[in-house]
Amino acid sequence: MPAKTRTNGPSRASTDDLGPRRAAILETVVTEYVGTATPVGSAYVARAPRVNVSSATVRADMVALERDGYLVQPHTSAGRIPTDKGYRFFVDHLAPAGTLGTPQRQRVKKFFDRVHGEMEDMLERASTLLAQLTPYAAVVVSPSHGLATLRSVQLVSLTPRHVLLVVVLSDGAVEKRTLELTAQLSESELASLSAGLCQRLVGSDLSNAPDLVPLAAADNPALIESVSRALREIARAEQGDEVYMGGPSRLAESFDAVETVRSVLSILEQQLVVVTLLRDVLDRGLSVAIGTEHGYEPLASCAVVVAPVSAGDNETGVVGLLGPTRMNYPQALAAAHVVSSELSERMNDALGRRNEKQGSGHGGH
Amino acid sequence: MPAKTRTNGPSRASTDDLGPRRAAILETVVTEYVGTATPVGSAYVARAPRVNVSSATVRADMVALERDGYLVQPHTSAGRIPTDKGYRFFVDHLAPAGTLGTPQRQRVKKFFDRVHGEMEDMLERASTLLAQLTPYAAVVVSPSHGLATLRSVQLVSLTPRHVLLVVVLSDGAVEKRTLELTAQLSESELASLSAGLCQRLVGSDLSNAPDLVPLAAADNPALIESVSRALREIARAEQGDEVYMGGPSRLAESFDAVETVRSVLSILEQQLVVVTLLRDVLDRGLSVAIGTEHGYEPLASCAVVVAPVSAGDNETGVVGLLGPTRMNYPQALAAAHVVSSELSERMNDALGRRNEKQGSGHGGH
DNA sequence: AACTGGCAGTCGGTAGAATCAAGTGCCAGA
DNA sequence: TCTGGCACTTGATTCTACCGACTGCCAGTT
Repeated sequence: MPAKTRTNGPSRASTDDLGPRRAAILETVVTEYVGTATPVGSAYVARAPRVNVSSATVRADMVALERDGYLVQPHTSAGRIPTDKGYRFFVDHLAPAGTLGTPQRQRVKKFFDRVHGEMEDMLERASTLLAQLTPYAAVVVSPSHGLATLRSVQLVSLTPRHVLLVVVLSDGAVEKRTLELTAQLSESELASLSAGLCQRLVGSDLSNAPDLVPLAAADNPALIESVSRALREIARAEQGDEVYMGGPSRLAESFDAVETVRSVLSILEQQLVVVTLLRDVLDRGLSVAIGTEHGYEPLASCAVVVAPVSAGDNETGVVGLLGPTRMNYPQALAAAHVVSSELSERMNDALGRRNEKQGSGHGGH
Repeated sequence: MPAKTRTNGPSRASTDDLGPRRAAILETVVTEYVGTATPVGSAYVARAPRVNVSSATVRADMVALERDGYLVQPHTSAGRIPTDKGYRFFVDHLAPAGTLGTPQRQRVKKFFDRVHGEMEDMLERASTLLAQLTPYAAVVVSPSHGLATLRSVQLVSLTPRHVLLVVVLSDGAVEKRTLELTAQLSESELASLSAGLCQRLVGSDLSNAPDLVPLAAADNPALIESVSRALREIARAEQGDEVYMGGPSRLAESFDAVETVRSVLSILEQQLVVVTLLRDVLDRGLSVAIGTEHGYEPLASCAVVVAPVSAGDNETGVVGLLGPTRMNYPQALAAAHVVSSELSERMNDALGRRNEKQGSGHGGH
């Protein structure tokens, strides 16, 4: 029973404006090309169960698909390969609901059953996990601490001439700065100073706290000044996101030109670029950016899959996968989504609980 | 009947037992091959100023050098390339005192003039610097905190059900663990507990401190127990070295087989392996390990250059460079040494001062 | 004895021709 | 509208011949 032409009704909602057969042809080309990296010919496509026509008909459709920009031939008399537009149509309309294989699913489960320890550690290891789930490079960007408030400010003497400023934020992040002393300070002086700072600063927002400091009560304006400076610096640093990279070596599997590998790797080393790119894609509401869609020239031969990690409040992190445009999108999407949602969950019940269901005591908003 | 041509006088102390001319030939072959990656022929060597003989004579010496294992021919009628043994002789006896080019020298100076902030940050950025000074991948391993004592132990409330344990070590390192509470705890209870822990633990060695804890004075044995467990965990974690990697993409320049690139990169991702390797090389008193010398099969086509970073006490860190055996050893050695000694210096006067010259006030130790 | 110039010989690399195979576009016919 | 058939295009592959870069050897020179 052939799933005939358009007259037969919308046999797939996914066909949009290509017609069901051309969509099926495109799908076949994409999946095959992703698997083999070899241009796909009409004969192979005709053999596919979903396409029940002869190779000649497939050829006719292929010229149409090529005319419309979904496919290209590397050269006359080779098979077709998808264009960026072709991949785009595939992910938008054809990609099967991504399901991870069961072994991989188990791996994820095992991983998240066993995670323990601090968030940084979890993110770091999650990036490795993600790279193992797919043959692509994985990136995990931690949520920024935008709305965090100060939970503790402490001065610890290190040497007679150095003290360490240790700051704890409400989301569990800890920052430190070494401060140099001009004059010696006794332990008790330090302790009272520490306590004073704590009392004054705890609970306030990191970003505007520093302004309050300079009006010092006690004895050591120089130290107060450097604490203030350090706090400002920390506030700035905490804006910046931490980046964890997993399995960049996987990229060497995807590209065969060593020059491409090198250039992509060197881009990955510039963390700022990567973060900006991922955030940008996410902000545009996409979960996939293919080829030039992300607008970053040097990565035109790459595709990016992203998924948000939401940590209770509205500041979100990102998990991303970077591979060639010839990427297994269903697999990548599935992996990214599983990891991102698991991460979100862990992060929420690690410390976000107060904002959510529980709402114990503190009303606020 | 080997031709002991030493009659010519010991024109170079560096010739050891090869004779001055053969040494010069080997040197020429190494430097040329490192630069061009192309087998070096007798004609080229004969043209070198240090070798004042005809190409025929060079050829004769080359057969000897090949017989003794310093050179090989990729195939008959190609030029020669050095063996690992050849490189070894080169670095042991022939390598010119490594001098960085002045632009690079300035870069180092600028870098270390401007460093600020915490040690982790400095090491991280130093690894990038090192990778920029050479075309090889750089690795920086931080000194382990073996002898550090506790300087501060603090509990900070995070949510009604979570507290954060923050530990400061005498070398400025800060560690944290999130602890889950079974029963709620007031701020003041926390504060007194915190103070109690501090008083009991500060000054003691991290590694044997945990045993002391369980005998709790106050009210919350469960919490005390989890603090104790966390401290043990931290003690374990602090043994492990942190690794910073710079410019792994540089490796893609060195090897032309993409498969080699991939395998080397994937090894670099296993930080433990890398650290072990570097530490091992350093422990054997070497500063260079070529090819199979380091005994790690998968990196047989690579060479490693290491230099110690000594941080006051006897626990040392490592800086290392990883490249192909066809490596510019003088350059790599110079770069590694400059960076390692600069790092040592910074780390010493950042906090090691008390052990060294100054010894201010506090006698004892 | 140590070195040199000359020369025959050995291979790898490259250019060109011939062949192969994959795959297309088109067309006449169902 | 689809299909089978067919001529055609074109990148890969193989083969051959050839060139060039070396070497190893040897007879001659210093």
